[in-house]
Amino acid sequence: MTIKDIARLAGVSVSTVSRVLNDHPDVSETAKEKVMQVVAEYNYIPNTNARELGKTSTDNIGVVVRGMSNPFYTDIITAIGRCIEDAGYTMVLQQIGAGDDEIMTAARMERDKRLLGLVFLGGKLDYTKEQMKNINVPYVCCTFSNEYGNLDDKDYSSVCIDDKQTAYEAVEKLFKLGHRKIAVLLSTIDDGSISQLRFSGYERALKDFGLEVDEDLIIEVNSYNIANAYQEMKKWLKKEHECTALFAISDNMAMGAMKALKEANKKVPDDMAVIAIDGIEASEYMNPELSTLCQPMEKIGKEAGKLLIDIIQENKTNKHIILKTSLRKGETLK
Amino acid sequence: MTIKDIARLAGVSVSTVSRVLNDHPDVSETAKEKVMQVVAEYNYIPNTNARELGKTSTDNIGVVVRGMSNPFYTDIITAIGRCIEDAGYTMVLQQIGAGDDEIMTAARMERDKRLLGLVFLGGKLDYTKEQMKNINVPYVCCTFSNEYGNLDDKDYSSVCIDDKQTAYEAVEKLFKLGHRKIAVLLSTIDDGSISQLRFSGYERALKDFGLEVDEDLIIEVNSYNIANAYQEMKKWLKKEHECTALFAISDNMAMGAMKALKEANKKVPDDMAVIAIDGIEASEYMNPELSTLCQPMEKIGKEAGKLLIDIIQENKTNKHIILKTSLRKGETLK
DNA sequence: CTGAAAGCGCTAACAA
DNA sequence: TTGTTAGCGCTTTCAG
Repeated sequence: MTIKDIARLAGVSVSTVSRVLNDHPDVSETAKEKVMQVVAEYNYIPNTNARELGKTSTDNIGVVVRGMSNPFYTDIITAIGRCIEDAGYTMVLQQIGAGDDEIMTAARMERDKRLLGLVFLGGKLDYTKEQMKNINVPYVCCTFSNEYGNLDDKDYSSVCIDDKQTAYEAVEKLFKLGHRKIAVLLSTIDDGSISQLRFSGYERALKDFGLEVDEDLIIEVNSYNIANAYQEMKKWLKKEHECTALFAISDNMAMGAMKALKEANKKVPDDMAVIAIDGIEASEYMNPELSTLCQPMEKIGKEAGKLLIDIIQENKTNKHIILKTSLRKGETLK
Repeated sequence: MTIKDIARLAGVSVSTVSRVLNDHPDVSETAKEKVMQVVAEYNYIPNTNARELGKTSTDNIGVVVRGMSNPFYTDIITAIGRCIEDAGYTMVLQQIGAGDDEIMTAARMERDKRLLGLVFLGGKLDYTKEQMKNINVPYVCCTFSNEYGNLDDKDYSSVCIDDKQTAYEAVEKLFKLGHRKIAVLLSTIDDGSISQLRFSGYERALKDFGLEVDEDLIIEVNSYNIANAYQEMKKWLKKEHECTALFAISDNMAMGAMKALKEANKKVPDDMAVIAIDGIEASEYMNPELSTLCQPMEKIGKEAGKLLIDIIQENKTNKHIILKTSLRKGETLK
């Protein structure tokens, strides 16, 4: 069943069918009705590929999300989506798995969907100029920036929190509460990802407060996985450590850690205070409720969308927006 | 940059370029190298639409997942994916939001991607023959079946747990532990979804055990949302109810409920035992750890994949597989 | 092993 | 308001 068949069955030309299907104004009511009826009768569905191929222009904006099914991103995506639709554009969402390359995915989308712009959600921090040659439309990095890459600031946009600073504030919070032996739970110290960024905030804070960075208090998980965080924490707890507080670089990892703490009979926050960064919904339902520095999800999405649309529409220049986090008090601090 | 440009730059014909790009065997090493080099030099990326349009056959199997970023499905998807790839097919994954129509999405995919088969993950329970006329390839429903629709069993396949029976077992477990006043936390009693199915298991169990179905013990949330479950539970707890146990139809809802219980100073499991169904990772990290009847995620995915491939390859008939759940002991039972 | 050319199903000038 | 037709960028016969 192709557009030709529909045209024949409706007794009109393919262009008329195309016009009806695309809501063009210059079609008579009679023609429209006839076509619609045939379309309905035969359950005709136009072929997207052919459509996309034939088109000369679109109003598509792509969103590439790294990390399939990461509840962390849902609110951000929703906000971006609303922003894009409100401005009259269409959001083309693509979620990719841990193993996939977001740049190549985006590059392909850009060509296939004739994108006007792109937003990368949760990508890597080390994009290079070389890589980005594949992307020829404006793009904004959302929840991350190019900390470990070599892009020129003027060549891309970003919306994110200040990860180093936020980590610093988390540690500061613990310090002010009287903690002097503060452990850190992270993915990898120097993997060039958010983990490294947040760790460096931890390091700087300790130094500023006159504390030593104690290797025994660095718990490396080598993943952001909750189960792995639990296991590594469990392992770490087997040895005795002089330590009263834990800074987990993400809510998710904190959740794993808290289970390990519970099993080791360490009371939170009495035996061990815990603070994290992110503010995902699940951590709000922990017992005790996790104290964490929340990313302003909705605002991140909104700003990213707005920024990109500004650039697309008015040819504005790239910008780098840094948003503030807010402390969710929770019950893991003392 | 099109295939023509590459052909010209490499000094060969477009068909040779196409052959190289698609790993056809009948190309000389020299030609291959030349093409590859030009492709690399210009960062050429073939247009998917044109590709898909031109192709006469594919090895694509579609997977439509309802519920963006539902961590519940990740393991299932992984298992399906492995199954499909191992059999030499390609998985085409499409996640859709709550508002989208999975049948239309699938129908479009079927045509666009020339699918050989489809798996629906987490869809609705009321597909009709009329609707399914849009789907012309074999498909298997994963984690749900056609309980409230009118499909012929022989026209589709399914892999899921027995929701009624599982709910029955959950209640039975509570009953055997001595509970006689058992509340149920659900989405909507009769929304034609999993919630209704599980509720009917609850009802039947109560009847079998000689207990009354007490309207005061039915907590309707009208969504599967954790925050809403929390709120409704909170509301419900404001009134005094003679009740010692809660059956939540999903882990997620149980998590919301447990926070409400905690805030109402109801100790779990002493004041209120809790059991749920699903077995998602997060509920394992609750405190106390949620007792729940786990769906065999990986097995569900594996069976679904295997089933579909059997049908595609050997023209086998449709089948309906019912998998058993397993109790995760947890700490919310007493 | 290679190239020419005919589609794939649609959109979009251009003419009528 | 409508129809004709030339692409869109690729794959795939079919010759050579």
